[in-house]
Amino acid sequence: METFATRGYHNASLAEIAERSGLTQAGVLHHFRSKAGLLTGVLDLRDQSDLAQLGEERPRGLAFLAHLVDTARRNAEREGIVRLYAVLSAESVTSGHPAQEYFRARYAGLRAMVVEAIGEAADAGEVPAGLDPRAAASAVMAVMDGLQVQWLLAPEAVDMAATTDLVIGALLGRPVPGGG
Amino acid sequence: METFATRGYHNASLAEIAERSGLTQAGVLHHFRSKAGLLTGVLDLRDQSDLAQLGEERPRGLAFLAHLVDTARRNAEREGIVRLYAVLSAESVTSGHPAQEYFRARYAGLRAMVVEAIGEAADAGEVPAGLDPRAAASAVMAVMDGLQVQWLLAPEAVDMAATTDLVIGALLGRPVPGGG
DNA sequence: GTCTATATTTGGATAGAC
DNA sequence: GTCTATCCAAATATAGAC
Repeated sequence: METFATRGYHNASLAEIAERSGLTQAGVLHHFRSKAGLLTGVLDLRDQSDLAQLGEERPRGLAFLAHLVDTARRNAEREGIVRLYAVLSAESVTSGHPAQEYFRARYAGLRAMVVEAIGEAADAGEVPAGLDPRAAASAVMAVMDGLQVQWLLAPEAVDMAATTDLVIGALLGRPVPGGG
Repeated sequence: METFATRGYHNASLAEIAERSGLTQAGVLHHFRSKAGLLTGVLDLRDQSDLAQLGEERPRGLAFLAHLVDTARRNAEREGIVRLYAVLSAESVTSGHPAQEYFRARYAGLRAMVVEAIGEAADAGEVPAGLDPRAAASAVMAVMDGLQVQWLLAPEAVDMAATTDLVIGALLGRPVPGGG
């Protein structure tokens, strides 16, 4: 994980991964049939410990959106994870990238969850009437992703949690804090 | 540009770039002292034809934010450019990446421009009183960047211009279209 | 300014011993 | 399950002819 996060997929070498694992390069390839297989293994492992694992027991409605802000807050303490996903998700759009299908599915699944949560909030009358749930869902996800890149390049210039909260609040028509 | 956009920096090869340029690999390196030099050359060239070139003659206040929406709209017709920046900006956060300083400066400059535009709009009374200009600026940039990755992976699932407009409008307190 | 030729390094992957 | 040894391909970069 750390090597893919720090180097990206293509610039990561099995030699470095092996060294950090206390193995030889051949030893690593005994457990994964290829470098691409290792990457998907890393991504599958990661999946077991975060958002995608929420599944059917996720918070509902506004609580889910609040959970996204919490995730952004926790992410500020987990630079490695943030870097891994920020680098690999963008790299995955290059031709023939082994994680392309993974991220396509991840975004589709995540978008569906956010759309559903917004729909739940709308049913409870907590969302402006004309809001397009799909556009809003894409927007929330995009803000979180985009903030990560900015934050990785200049951590002191960006507050991921506060900014995510600002956008979600604005989309929901929440009055600006301290403002009119 | 096309090769770096399609492959990313590390996975792009001078051989491919040379072939697409009608040169040999040595011929390419006659004009650029290294692969890294070629990348910065591409980025500098690109800069002459878009946002960063706006400089002091940019639109002011809300007109600048409207210009960002226009940029998102035009980007939907320029997949190559979108891919180039989406891939390289994220890749640039990896250690030792040759475009890291370029993107750090680009984001800082862009953020300053958006902050200024929001300040102008605020002076004109067109912005909610409590809005944090720096957070809002980061948010707008982040939305645009994040949407690009989603759009590259699933173009039919994302409307970059409409979603950018949605977020800007929400931050400015504009009523939702068709809504209450 | 472009080429051929080549140096040099590094990459992923495989075979087979232990 | 881990190793050594090796293969083969590809990479960037340089030297020097034309």
